[in-house]
Amino acid sequence: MPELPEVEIVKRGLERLIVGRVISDIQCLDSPKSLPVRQRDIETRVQGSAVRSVRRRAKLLFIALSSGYTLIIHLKMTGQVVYRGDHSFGAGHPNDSLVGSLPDRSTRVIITFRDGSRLFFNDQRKFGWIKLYRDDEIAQVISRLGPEPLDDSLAQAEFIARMRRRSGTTVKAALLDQSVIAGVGNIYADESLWAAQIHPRCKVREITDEKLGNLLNEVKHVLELAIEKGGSTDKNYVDAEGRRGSYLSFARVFRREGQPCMRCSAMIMKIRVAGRGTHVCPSCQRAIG
DNA sequence: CACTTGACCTGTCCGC
DNA sequence: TGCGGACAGGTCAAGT
Repeated sequence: MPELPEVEIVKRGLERLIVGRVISDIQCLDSPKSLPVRQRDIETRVQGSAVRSVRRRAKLLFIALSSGYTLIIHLKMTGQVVYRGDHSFGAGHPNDSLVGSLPDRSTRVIITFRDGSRLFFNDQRKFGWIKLYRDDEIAQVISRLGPEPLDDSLAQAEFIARMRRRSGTTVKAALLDQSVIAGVGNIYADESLWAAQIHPRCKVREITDEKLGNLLNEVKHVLELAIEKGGSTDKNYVDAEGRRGSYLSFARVFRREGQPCMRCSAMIMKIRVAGRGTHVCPSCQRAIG
């Protein structure tokens, strides 16, 4: 579930909470996937190094260390990265928090800082991961990603050209393709397509340049609104302090099947497109763009 | 090659 | 109440 807005919120929180702190220990509690076997010596490589910066690219989180290494985190569907300072263990966390005392049974990795505060990586479904890379390996990791949708330097023409590379597939599959545009997932794909009045099953080749250009604008608007609302929390997602996001109460199609369309009052339907549950207004999102 | 489907996991919900 | 199965969705390997 964490898509671009959720990862961006976590990044902003971590930037404020952990930059400058020195790592004293990193523990992997379970799941070799969270810390791959080839990185068994990860502890010696991060111990004693300071957090230099926290960045985001697509749905990836980068924690750059003073040692010349960077921890890269992917939250996949149910990942959480939650920081707890000295005085917030156990009960007594903020009342809008979704997580209780930590570690809990979904905790996979604990990073302890020299000042005693800790960073918890939780992941109920174990799809997410944390890996340590040398700084000079990072370019390779992100080499296949498309442009950031919120980057002002992304021209409409480039977005259209990239979408056209997937002209034979559905517009929803193209939007979800991280090499076309980076950071859009299932929730914001549905929301953006509703806003642009494009049916998710529409083939890219059937859509005019004008409609595709408009789609990029709607992707930007949706992502910006989602960031403003702290992201979407369905079951698991929380920010770096354990707080939920509120975007879903502003969503216009996602999880609104059976309810009236906010634009034309027709009933929102749930269908399957690109192998995903997909929410659409069959009346005002026409099949042909 | 272009595109689609299944696997990876676990918690939850629904029907019998 | 218990149990099997479907479902949730990001990504990549495998299949068509």
